[in-house]
Amino acid sequence: MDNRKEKNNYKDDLLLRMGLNDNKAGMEGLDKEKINKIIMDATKGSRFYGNELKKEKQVNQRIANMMQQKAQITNQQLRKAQLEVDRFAMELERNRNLNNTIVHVDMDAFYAAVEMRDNPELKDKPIAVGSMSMLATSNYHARRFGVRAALPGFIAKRLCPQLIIVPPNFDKYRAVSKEVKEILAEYDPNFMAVSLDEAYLNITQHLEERQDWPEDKRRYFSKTGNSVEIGEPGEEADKLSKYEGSISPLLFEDSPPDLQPRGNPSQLNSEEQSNLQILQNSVVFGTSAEEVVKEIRFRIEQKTTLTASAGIAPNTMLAKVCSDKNKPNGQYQILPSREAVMDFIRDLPIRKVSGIGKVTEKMLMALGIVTCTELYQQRALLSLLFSETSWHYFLHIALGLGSTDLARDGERKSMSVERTFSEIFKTEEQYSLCQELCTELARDLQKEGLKGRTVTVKLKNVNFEVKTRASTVQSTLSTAEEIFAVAKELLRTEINATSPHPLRLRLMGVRMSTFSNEDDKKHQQRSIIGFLQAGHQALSSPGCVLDKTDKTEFVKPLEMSHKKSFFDKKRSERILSHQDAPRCEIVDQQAVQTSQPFQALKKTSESLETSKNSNNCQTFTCPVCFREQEGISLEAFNEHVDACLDEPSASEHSHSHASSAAAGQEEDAHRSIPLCEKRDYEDAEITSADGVDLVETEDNSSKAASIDTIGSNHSKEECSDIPSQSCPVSLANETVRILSRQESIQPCTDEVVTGQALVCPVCNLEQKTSDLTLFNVHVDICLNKGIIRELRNNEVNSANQPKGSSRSTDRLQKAAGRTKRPGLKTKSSTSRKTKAQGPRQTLDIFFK
DNA sequence: GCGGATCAC
DNA sequence: TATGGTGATCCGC
Repeated sequence: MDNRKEKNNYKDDLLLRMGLNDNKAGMEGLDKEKINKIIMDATKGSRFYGNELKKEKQVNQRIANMMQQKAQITNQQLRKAQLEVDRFAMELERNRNLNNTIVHVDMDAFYAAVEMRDNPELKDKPIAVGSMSMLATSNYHARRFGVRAALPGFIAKRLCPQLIIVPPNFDKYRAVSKEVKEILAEYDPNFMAVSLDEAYLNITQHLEERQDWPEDKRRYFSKTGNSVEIGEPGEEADKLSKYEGSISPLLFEDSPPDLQPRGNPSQLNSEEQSNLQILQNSVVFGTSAEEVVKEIRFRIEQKTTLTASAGIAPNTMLAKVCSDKNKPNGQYQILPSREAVMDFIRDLPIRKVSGIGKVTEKMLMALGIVTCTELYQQRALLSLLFSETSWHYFLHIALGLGSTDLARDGERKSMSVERTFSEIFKTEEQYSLCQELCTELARDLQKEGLKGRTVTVKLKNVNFEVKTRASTVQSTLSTAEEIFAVAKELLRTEINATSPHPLRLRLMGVRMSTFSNEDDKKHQQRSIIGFLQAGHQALSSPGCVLDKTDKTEFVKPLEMSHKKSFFDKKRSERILSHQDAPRCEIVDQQAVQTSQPFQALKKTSESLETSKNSNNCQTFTCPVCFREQEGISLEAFNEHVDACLDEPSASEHSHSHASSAAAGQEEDAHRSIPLCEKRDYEDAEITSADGVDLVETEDNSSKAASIDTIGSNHSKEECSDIPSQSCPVSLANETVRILSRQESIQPCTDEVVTGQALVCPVCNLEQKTSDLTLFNVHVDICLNKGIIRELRNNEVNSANQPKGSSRSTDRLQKAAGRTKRPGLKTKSSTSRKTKAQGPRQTLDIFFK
């Protein structure tokens, strides 16, 4: 939190053998080697460590790929790149802006400092805030033992047995943070808070105004008497010094002397001597930027009893680096001249720059780049090896450029909830956990009045392997039920994918994104209409991919079908509210693509529907494998369909999906199954990170191909084996029938009749809800899950292939071995550059 | 739009 | 015993 670099050092040192450990090992502390040994002993052999190794191998492979690319660059290419890059650099130089004074304020060891302040017992003791599992931060005393943020508490305890671990009190930190922000706002009402303990200010305007301020407006009074540690009364000049040295928690004994707050005017430079006057208990600050920042830090300490560090520079990038320079309780300024900036940049390790993380550092180091100077020297090469976004960013850093205006908080783009727990492998528990997370998320969303369309489920297995699965639906979601309806299916898919082995989870998360703006909100209920529209379109051009223009057509109300649907039945039972009936709107883009799969599903729908009422166990036809499923319950059938969709080959034993847990205790049996246990990291099959990746890729593509192949078989079967039912004529009937359903549900919008239920026209299963929005969500899921997959297959096989089919095409090609994996792409194989991934963070700030 | 990665705090 | 949670962005599909 308060220091990212600290956080990463332990891993850097241990796993990457890089990054200088700047831990000042004092007499009471441990030296670097001891620290590393203890950490390594504690971490070695763990699943966590195994995953770290695996990730490291992946990074190494990336680097190897990059080096291979580098080897193929010709001098001519390099010269050409040099010209292009330098042209861009000149442009940047021309626009260099040194007119702003940006300040980065960073509270020292914030959480730990708050805890120490509020509990005198903790003074002089090594403490950390967090838990046995994870530390958020530590005080400087503890840091001497190598106890840092992001270190697990139990390892920290081995480093420093006397360490006191305090659980976090975020409410308290928020309150303190608010106090600090009140001060900051006086210097820049538009300041940008990065977190509870960090903020950027643009004090340019304040500085201008301040030049005319009388001393009284720059005078502040020290609190006295409220702290026993102030010490004996001495001359006034010492008062501030002693005060400042004693009122705050002891963070660091050897703070840079030149930047310690001081009361002796003889030590000050001329400006400070003329401006900083200590009269009685007051202090007057000057009008320079440095004085302003001292004033800010002084006021923060007066108000909160906590110290802050700060950096002053012409842009945010530099200010951030500066604030780290004299931490804790210090400040540093880069004067606003190009020379001062370049002097500062010259030997600056790139890792110090916000946005250059562990991986980027390692990649650049492989190119011989450690400092900003080297970064500049290699600019042409970088432009050939990295994406434009990345090398532009690098060039900014190399020139000491950064953002000068502080971006206002934009609109939120996502919201999520996730939780780590001890292993959960029982599916029922996984579902109920998922539901809880959805409930929490819904609560948070509603607090901000947000509705979104994309639900992402995040899963981390006990080997720390992370997977995300997302689904975007047509309707906007906000309630727990709506979100869970989507999340549940995503989770189900993953559970089925690894079946019969259980998912052995250690973390689950749910995220919402694609938030709707006002315009979208009126389209919230169009999901089912889209589906129905698809039927209509199919009527006019069966088997064909529809042109986009068709989307603007409207469904005409059609007369009732003679067939008895759930909706028909309900219609007679219900008291329907006619207000705000959904209009026939734009066709659901996804559902409208082709009619073939629709036919395929339809047969099932009908058989399901007709058989549904009589008995629990019936004979169903699976729309995926087209085998008759005899004498099974709806639920079992549903599971079968899911299994077919997710893993076609598994359809025969789909009943085993339900059973789960106990079997999964043997671990080494299914290494290559996603999110299943992979205990043995040294296994020859997965010697390199790339190997791991390759296994997955092949797995996916062959799976995709299987689906596609099966899908295409469906199409054939439909036309040959399946009689009249699925032919266009019948389709027309079906369309009529479904359109009639639409008519019948039209009046049923937000008004719900409790205790009633709806039947999904896709899966034909009764939904345990009477909420139409929620019901629509379900329909979306069914559409996405069942139809769309088959649609893709159809696109590939269609002569009339639309643009959007690249995904399926790619998958087929991959399966056939015709496409190379991007990471392995050689230069000769492609005309376009394969860019190494670069930093993607904070670019917005830099380019603002 | 999806999924994996990277990064920050 | 035990290695976090939230949000953003980028890249290649």
